[in-house]
Amino acid sequence: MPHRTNHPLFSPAAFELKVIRRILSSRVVFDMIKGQGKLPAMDLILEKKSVIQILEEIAVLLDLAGENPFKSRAYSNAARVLETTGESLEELIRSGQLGETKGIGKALEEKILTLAVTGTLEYYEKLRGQFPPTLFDLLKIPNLGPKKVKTLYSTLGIQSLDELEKACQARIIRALSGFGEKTEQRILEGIERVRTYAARVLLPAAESAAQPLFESVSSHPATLRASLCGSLRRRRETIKDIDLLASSREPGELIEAFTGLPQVKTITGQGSTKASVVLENGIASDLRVVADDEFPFALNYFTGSKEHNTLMRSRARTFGYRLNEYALTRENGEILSCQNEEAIYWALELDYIPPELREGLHEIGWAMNRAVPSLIEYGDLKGTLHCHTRASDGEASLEEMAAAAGALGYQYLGIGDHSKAAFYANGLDEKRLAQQWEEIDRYNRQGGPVKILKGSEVDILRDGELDFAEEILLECDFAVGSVHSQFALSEAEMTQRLICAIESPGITFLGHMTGRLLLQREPYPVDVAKVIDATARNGKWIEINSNPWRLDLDWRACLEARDKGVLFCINPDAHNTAGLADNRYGIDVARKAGLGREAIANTRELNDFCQLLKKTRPG
DNA sequence: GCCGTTTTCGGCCCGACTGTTTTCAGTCG
Ligand SMILES: Nc1nc2c(ncn2[C@H]2C[C@H](O)[C@@H](COP(=O)(O)OP(=O)(O)OP(=O)(O)O)O2)c(=O)[nH]1
Ligand SMILES: [Mg+2]
Ligand SMILES: [Mg+2]
Ligand SMILES: [Zn+2]
Repeated sequence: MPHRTNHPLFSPAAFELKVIRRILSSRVVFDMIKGQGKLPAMDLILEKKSVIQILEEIAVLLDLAGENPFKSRAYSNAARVLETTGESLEELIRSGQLGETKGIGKALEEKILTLAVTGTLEYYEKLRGQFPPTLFDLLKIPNLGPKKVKTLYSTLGIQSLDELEKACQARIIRALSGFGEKTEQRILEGIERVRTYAARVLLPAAESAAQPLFESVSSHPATLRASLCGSLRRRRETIKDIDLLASSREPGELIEAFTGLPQVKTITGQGSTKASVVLENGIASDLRVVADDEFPFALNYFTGSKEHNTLMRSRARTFGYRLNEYALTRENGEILSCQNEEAIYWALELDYIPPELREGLHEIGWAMNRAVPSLIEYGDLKGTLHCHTRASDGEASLEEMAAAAGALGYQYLGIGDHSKAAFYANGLDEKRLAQQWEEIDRYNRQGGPVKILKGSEVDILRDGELDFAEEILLECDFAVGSVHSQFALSEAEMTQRLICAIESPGITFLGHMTGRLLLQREPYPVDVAKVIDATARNGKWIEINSNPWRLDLDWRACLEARDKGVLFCINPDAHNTAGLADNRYGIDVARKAGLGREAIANTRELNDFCQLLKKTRPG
């Protein structure tokens, strides 16, 4: 166990009695402390991410063990709640909020606490001992759930994909009760799929694959209405499959046409109301078909999320109703007719909830209290910052970028090329930056479609110092501080590094605050809540980086930052003219975070925007 | 394991498709 005698959280002086009692209530920690006879120096051994992972793992292990599914759900739910909480685990524990959090009761509070402080949990270790970790790979195979995996393991000792594949080929799976010849075949196909294709794709990739499918379905003569649903309609950052809904008088005909589309490689399921396929590009797609008067209910169901649906259906129950994808029904069988989705929410005494907010987080509470935020819309942006040109690693000239921004209807465009430390990106030194300013001055004097604002994406060095002197940054209209190297710091170091940067007078906001690359690279360890607090204290902004690989700051964290009075700025981080259009994904993020026009700085007209920029500077 | 406009026990969303089944469990949406 690492020793850190002067850690602020665990130095005895800083300990509130309440906190000590909370920690002592944990059995393992209690024994440990008793054994030492005094309060030991402690640090949180597990970071939040690891605790979340373990909770999710416990949920799966409980399923495998055949435990009460609601218990498993409680663990999944707790993991989800922790994940969407912006506050650090340390702060949750210190403030005593952990046990107060909805979905975390006495038992889970104690388990989380024990995990965080000791790095281990007997309950977890015992469960884990029952099943080899490779069983988790088997669960990724379509149509293989906990029951079947457990059977395979306990009767045949099958632990891995390879072993399962061999067993299928040897035709010994079919001997098990509940398994047969077709199951063997399906498993083999499933293994192939898991090995070949990614489980999720980025939003834009799903969007472009969805477009032609949607066209085909909606233009089919048997189709009355059609919509994209699921995570695509909710504008999630990554997508598992393309969910399509249609209404029709001839569902069979439409489903047949869908499965026969040229993009379809394999049909993984087909019935009288829906079909599932895998496309040539490896992306899966589900089509659901209902009668036209059922369309609003089906749209609501198929848009989800699952968690939102569960909450909606529970709420319907409290009115004595039953809600499914076909109708809203009273106990006596009477049907409450709804012409559109809005009417469903109203029937449940809720305000309408836009799809982006339907994640089963706070939205039902907001809708009950008439407090659903009004969201920023596509077209609300009046300009944008943080764009690159050929001067560093961009592909377009200043003029080309400006023309493209003008074509989007923008009034201003902020150039933030890399600084000299980013040598791999041809970062600008002081001299080249000055040359770029001259070029910008010339452009602005001549007058183009947009006003170009002078900026820099200045590297944040290891210690939080910046790659340009403060005077230079203050001469810019804005400055983005970004981490592009030295990712492998501790959470405390990285947090301090970012706070140091955001406290610099010249910095406007941090670029892509957590450094994640979706489906590719985890964020570097950083206490986002602390950085956001520092951002608020210093009157700075938060960047919503619209690059689809980044979408950073994440919408969940933006949602948490909503009440802290911080302004956001949606920027494309564009490296070519086409990249400017990525701001639409940044707007998706803002909408998912419940942000309105007023919270986004670059919804302001040029003059107001420049005034706001000045306010991020001292004096 | 959580939780309370039915409150501290007894619920926890509801339905489609598949394969193996002789009436339904498992998985998925
Ligand atoms: N009522 C109910 N609806 C569900 C359940 N599972 C899924 N749905 C609905 C809501 C989902 O948004 C919709 C599509 O399911 P998907 O599995 O495709 O999930 P979704 O699109 O939300 O996310 P993903 O595909 O993973 O990116 O079906 C469930 O267990 N109960
Ligand atoms: Mg989906
Ligand atoms: Mg789906
Ligand atoms: Zn960058």
